[in-house]
Amino acid sequence: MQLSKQVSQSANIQCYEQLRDKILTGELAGGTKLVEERLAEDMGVSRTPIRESIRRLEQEGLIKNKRVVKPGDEELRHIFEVRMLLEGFSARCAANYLDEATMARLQDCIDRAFAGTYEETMDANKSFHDLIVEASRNPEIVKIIDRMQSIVYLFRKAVVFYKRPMLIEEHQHILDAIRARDADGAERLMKQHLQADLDFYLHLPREAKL
Amino acid sequence: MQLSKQVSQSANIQCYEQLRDKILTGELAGGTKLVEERLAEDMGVSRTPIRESIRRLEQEGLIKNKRVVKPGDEELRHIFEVRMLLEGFSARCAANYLDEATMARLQDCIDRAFAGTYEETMDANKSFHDLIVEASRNPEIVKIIDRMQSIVYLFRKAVVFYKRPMLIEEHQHILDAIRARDADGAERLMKQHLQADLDFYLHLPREAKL
DNA sequence: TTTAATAAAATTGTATACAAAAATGAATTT
DNA sequence: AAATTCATTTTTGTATACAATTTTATTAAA
Repeated sequence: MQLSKQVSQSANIQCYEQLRDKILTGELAGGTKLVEERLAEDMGVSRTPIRESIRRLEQEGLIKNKRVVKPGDEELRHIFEVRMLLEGFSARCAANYLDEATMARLQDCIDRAFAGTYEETMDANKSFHDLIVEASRNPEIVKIIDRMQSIVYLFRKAVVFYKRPMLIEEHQHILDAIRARDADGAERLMKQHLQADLDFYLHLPREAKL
Repeated sequence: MQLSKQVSQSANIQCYEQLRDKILTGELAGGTKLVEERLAEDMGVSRTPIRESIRRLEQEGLIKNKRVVKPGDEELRHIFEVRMLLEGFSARCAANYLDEATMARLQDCIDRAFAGTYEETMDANKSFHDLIVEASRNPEIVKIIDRMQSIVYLFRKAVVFYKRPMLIEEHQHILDAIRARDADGAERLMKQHLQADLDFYLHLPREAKL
């Protein structure tokens, strides 16, 4: 039995994560043209794992024909339309099926979001949504939401940083509806919540976006 | 997505299409383990374009850790849950916004499905759904549906081949609701239609599936 | 100055070689 | 026989070389 943790995963995955993070943190600004050879040199690997990373990030919508995507308002609107449908449905499922233990974990996300630092709040909010999506018990839905996660992350950062009012309270309302087994309410509140998120972001001054 | 498209330029895309078609036609049966080198030799290319094709087909759910996926009933149920949400929404949008010209094209799909051969009917039915999905005017939704297309194709083949009753009539009902600008009706009918498709398939004898 | 044509450079696509890892199978022990 | 070890083979991951293509720069013509 081996006790040592695998420190170095495959170059492939390392490149993917590194590249993704560079985009998410803004180190690679929107519009930047990605050149495989250059990235390979930067990360000390060959072009092969870089290519696969780029392909994957293209799938996720973070790269579009070799350029870092800076999602515009239109694209965000489209993504949120999908989120409202899928996460709304998931909230409904949660109200119908969710066990007490998971509800407690949802409450914990809310509490941590209230109490924590900026990063902790972002984390807790993400976990809240993830738990509800998983409540759909539909791996296809989980996969789709997961693919959009990178772009949503960029978005969430701005929304938390500029402290949208009532964000965490809305999470509480959703959980309350789930606890009350109010499926219609849970779905409606989740959709409203996402709509409010989007509206808040869209009204941010241009320089605050992404 | 259609089988045996016109010959494409890059080996990459050619491999992808060839491989996908081999899976869809059953030439590569579900469960088959795909070995890059062997496929490369078969298709007369190197492993490089093969790898990229496999990665893409993994994204589409047609390959899962190097094996051809034979989607089971559970997976189909999950996919149809997503389709009901997204295509239901699209039908709603169509009822709200769709122009006369596109409605005429939808009618044409229905007429062609009634009159045509087995292949023509499949094509027409696919076009009907595609047109409605596009009516959502949401590229994200189009992309998601498109990714699931390969698996849905396998499915559709069985449903048309075993002549599900009322299938085309249901398309007509949906179009009627769209024409009447009845958004709720259009969404409801679309969801029912997809549910009926799924139910029909799930009740097929085992040897008829896929 | 603008446009067209084309050469040069940069970049991506593909093939191939080699290394790492995983799977297979035979020999050994229990 | 079942499990364990270890060597062998197969398969995948990565690097590198080269070909094809695209982009950019340059020059010549309008």
